Amino acid sequence: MITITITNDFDLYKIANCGQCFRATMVNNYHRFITGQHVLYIRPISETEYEISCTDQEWTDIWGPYFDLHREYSPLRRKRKLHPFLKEAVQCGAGIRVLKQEPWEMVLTFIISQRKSIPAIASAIEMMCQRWGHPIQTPFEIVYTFPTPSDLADVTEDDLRECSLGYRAPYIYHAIQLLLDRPNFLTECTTYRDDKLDTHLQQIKGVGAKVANCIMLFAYGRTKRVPIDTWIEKVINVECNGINPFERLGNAAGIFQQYAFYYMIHRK
DNA sequence: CTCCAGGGTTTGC
DNA sequence: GCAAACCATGGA
Repeated sequence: MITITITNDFDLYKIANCGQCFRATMVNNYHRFITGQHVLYIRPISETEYEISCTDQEWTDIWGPYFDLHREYSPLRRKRKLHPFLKEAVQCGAGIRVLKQEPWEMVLTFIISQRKSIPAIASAIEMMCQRWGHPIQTPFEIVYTFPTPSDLADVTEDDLRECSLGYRAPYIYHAIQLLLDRPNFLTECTTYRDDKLDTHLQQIKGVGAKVANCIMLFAYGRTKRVPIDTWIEKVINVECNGINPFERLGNAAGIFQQYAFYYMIHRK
């Protein structure tokens, strides 16, 4: 274990529980995050100091980008002329970071997410990881990687249904076959403009406007994008009188969306 | 038992 | 083009 200093916005509970990642959890009083082949255990030891389980190198190369640490969030939070509801949301959600996660994981995760509760999403993903991912031995436990398209090459729709995927099983199956057929599908589009990337991603069955926006925001760093789910719908229609408060926010829109989502599911 | 969950696709007008 | 119907499953 080594110690690092983070002076940016950085609240591990909020990062792990704002509906953007579904495999983060607490283990032995550490927050645990997984990305690709990497597992991180991390806990705060002071206002700005954190104990981490990885090397300095891995922190810089993998986890810094993952936690979007190059970006300053506090100037965004102090942005003027915010809608009153967003001011409340920011106050509540300060410390959130929009993670940069694996595109393939985001594709499957948010196809699965449709009409499922957050615990149900996490449960289905964990079943897939334990069944088709690869084990990693850590000091505390065995963690399973998120299965790649190759890991899933021989999986049938019926196999998928056993992970509580229901009617989404054909969507997942199609996405697997698409990636096996076109392995570059999720890398060839990294330089596309937002609207073109949107169209590109919606070629995947089960990926519509909302899921495509989630993939763009959470995997490709497209922070102009605002996924509109049932909660953000309520923000617009109930809290903001039908006027979308995010559209005016440019590159910060997606980040404010995340503050709003966290506020909606945590208040009361 | 009923209702709903970070929606998308298909169908009917 | 648009709204409604339909989709599996788990949890409250």
